[in-house]
Amino acid sequence: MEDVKKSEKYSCVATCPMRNVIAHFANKWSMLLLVILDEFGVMRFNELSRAIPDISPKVLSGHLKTLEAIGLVRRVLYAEVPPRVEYDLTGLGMTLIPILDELSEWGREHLEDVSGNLAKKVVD
Amino acid sequence: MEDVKKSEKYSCVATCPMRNVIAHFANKWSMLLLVILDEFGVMRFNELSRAIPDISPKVLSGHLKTLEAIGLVRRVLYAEVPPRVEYDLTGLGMTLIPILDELSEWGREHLEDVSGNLAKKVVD
DNA sequence: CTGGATCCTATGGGATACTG
DNA sequence: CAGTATCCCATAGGATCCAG
Repeated sequence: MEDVKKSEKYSCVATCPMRNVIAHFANKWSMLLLVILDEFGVMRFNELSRAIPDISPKVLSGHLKTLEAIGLVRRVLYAEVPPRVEYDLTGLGMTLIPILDELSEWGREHLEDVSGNLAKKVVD
Repeated sequence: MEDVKKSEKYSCVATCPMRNVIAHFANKWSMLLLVILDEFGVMRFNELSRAIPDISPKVLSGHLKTLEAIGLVRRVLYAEVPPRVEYDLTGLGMTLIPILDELSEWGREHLEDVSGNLAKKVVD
């Protein structure tokens, strides 16, 4: 840390794990979905819809699919009519929960309340 | 948790701390900026630019301003010619670092490497 | 009930040039 | 050096309707 010039240690483009996190979670719903699934356990599509009233079905579906692809969420389809689909966290998904809880708690302590409004301008 | 029907506990729109976190950090650069500032300490604008080569000056400036407004980053302007501005984490900013480090470490262990490519399609 | 298909827009972000 | 001004664009996300 001391024996190397800053400029030589710079550039974090490759092999920066935080970038992987950001690539997956810098979006409006992924982290929220995970904490909701943790809080309520097994949930059906419409239950998730009701739990997060301000997400559209298309976007909800898309995020669930992505989270399933990463291996954080499990999707179980029951061959019934009408169809029943249940979502819950995988083991891997659960390993993320403690961290998200810390994050959440940190936000509760240190961030102004946005009253659910997730649209937040950052630049401009 | 057991004595209340799910549907009655639903809806997390108001007073969900995770939403506050998302409102501030569901973007491409905020969390990365914080960990970089933690790693390198006091940094000037161009040092940050070089540390994150793929961020434009406008966007960098915007995020720094926002992070300063939240109280996570401190900006110190020195009345010199040419001007010198130094950025570093505030005490509050530092309280977030352990959590971000956990997140980062989690990503290193469990996420595929995106090789710095932060543009990640989630839906569609 | 689960979600796909469509259409649409807001905006986060990029590139570049320029200034005090 | 430290940004701002401009212009531009991709796309994440929203609304609605429809289908198996």
